[in-house]
Amino acid sequence: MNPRVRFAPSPTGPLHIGGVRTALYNYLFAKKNNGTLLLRIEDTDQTRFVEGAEAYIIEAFQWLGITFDEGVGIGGEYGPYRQSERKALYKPYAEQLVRDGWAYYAFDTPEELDAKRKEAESQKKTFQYDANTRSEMVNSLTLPAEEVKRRLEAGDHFVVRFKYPANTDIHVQDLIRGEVVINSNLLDDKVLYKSDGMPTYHLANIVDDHLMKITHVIRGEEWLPSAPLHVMLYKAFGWDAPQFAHLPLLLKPDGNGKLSKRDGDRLGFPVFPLQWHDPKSGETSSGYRESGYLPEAVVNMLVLLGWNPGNDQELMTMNELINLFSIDKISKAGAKFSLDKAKWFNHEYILGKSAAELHPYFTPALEAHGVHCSDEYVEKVIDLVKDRLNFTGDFWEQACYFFEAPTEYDPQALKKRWKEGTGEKLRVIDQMLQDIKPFDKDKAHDNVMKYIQDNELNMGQVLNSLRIALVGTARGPELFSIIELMGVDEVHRRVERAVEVVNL
RNA sequence: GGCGAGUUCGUCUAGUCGGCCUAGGACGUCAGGUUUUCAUCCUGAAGAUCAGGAGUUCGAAUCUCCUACUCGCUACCA
Repeated sequence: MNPRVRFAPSPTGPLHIGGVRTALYNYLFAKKNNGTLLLRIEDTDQTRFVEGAEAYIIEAFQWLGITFDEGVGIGGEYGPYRQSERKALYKPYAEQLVRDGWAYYAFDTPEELDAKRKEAESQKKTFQYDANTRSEMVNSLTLPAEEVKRRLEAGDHFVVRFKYPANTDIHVQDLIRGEVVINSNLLDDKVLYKSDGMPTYHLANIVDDHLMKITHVIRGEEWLPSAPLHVMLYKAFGWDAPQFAHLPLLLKPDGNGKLSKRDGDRLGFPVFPLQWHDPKSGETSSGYRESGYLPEAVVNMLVLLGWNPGNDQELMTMNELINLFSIDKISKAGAKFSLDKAKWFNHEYILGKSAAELHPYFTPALEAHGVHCSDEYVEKVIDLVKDRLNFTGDFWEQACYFFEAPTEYDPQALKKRWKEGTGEKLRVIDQMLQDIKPFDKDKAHDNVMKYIQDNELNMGQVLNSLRIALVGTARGPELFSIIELMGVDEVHRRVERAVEVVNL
């Protein structure tokens, strides 16, 4: 049977990069095994719904090249794929569990529960709604049947809680961690169905995974503690449970905590795939796309945080990843995100792209500076500067002088490279360049070298002063390539201006 | 507090059933080389007594036990 997996985010904000990795692993697993990946939106918490989050999630995956076979925005025969639209479907399942003795109605108010917890806390204990305490609470196990019926009919607020069997070892088979065992006495009676008529994650998740015929649940480690509940729910319903794989967490670069939105702001790297404007707070969080990352680089960087192909290969295309992916190569320990490594991946992917492929990434910067040059010229510039780029946003800084003459000259460079008589020498060289018709890069190089040698000049001084005149700084690609691309007319203008301005 | 999971260079990791590990690779760092310059690139180096301890064994990063630390969960959130 071909596997069916899902990615099931909650639309409570932008998609966290850890969630992206979870989705990526699901995607690779599905593709590798000829399976199906579906996107389900788990919006059962009406209070945390955030406008635009769902559209953001879909756009982010589009950008990353992670595609879904079924789900929100695509459709499929197991829809709807938004849990809020499946609301009516869950209640009968909750009732079924109550009928079968696997769950019960509880009428305790949040205030009462709070008071219980506070009371326990004051005695340095913790209150847990479980096999020991449920007999003292207000629920269908303690109330007479008529009273329960009366309350339900009167429309009293209630929740449905799972009723763990007493003192039972629950075994969870995890594809990554092996067998995890926990005794039911330690677990509390989780709410399955809320008083607002919505299921909690636990109920909705199990019901939907079953109805959608999910075969493998690949999700974050933060779900491991509730896996026993899920296993028990499958048992209670009499359904076959899917296989579980709990992924290691993505950790912050410093310290050991879970990577959070705040860490990104604090350490200067994105935690989200795309930029996000929070509609409520008005805050903006940076995204990988807007920070100049290539989606292939983000995917490649992310996939290696917790998985490896079993050899030394680090640069892999999506197709290679699909071929190489396997759950048993996923590591158990959390991985720290590294900005340096992310930067390196991006650099590698920029290097691997042609000028024509890179061009669209730089169009916004060119337009912002009012540049109108031929595609051919721009792409020649790209070829010359692309190995100096870590992010697509570095382009303008590295290439601006190809489009605009420098208006200022780096004082440090001038101090070192611009001496008495430099202007005159540059004028001589400029004239030599003008005289080469048609212009020939190699010839220009040879002539200038000859001039330097014949006059016993310092090569570094001469060439760097020319560079400063053309570029504005003592940096950049090979000088004669710059001259060739820029054209001797432009060289002439820049030399004249530099000689004038600097000699003042 | 309770429960669960994790623990190999600064970081990501290799290390399938104990011997080929005097622990390999990558990023980063440092040093050389290339470059008229900067960046790239190339070469090399430093860097983990495999969390600690005890045991099993001829032999353990790899098996067992104990300890420590870290993280996660502990909501009518997911």
